[in-house]
Amino acid sequence: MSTYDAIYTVVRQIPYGQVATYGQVAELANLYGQARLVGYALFRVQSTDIPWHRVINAKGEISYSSFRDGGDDLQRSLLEEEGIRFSSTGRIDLNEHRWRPDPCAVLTSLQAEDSCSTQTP
DNA sequence: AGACTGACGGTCT
DNA sequence: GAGACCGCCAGTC
Repeated sequence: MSTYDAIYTVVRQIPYGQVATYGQVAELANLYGQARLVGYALFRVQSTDIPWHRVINAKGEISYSSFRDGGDDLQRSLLEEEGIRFSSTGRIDLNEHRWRPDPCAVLTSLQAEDSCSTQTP
């Protein structure tokens, strides 16, 4: 599994109505501190198979990409459709909408060590 | 092989 | 809160 595959897998775990930051995704993909890679990975793929719009930066803001038609506007619309509210400054309240992933579930999806499920009750 | 290019995060003014 | 710096990796030419 390549580095990017792990990123895509994690992003796909983000549930409807919730968002995750690049740093968060990076950490879950075993790439703590390499939030950039997450952004680069999504930039290259921009696949419809991935809920890329649920990934935002640490400030709760939407990252804008010039090549996309109304990139930030589209992403914002998609998020609002999911019930995510934006503050007056155009930022998302992370305390309210941040995804709280289940470490074991993520690891399983990554086909990583099942160290956390060996004791499954 | 070397240089360039990209959706960022954390820390320090 | 906002802006400036630095670190960091994969893909393409």
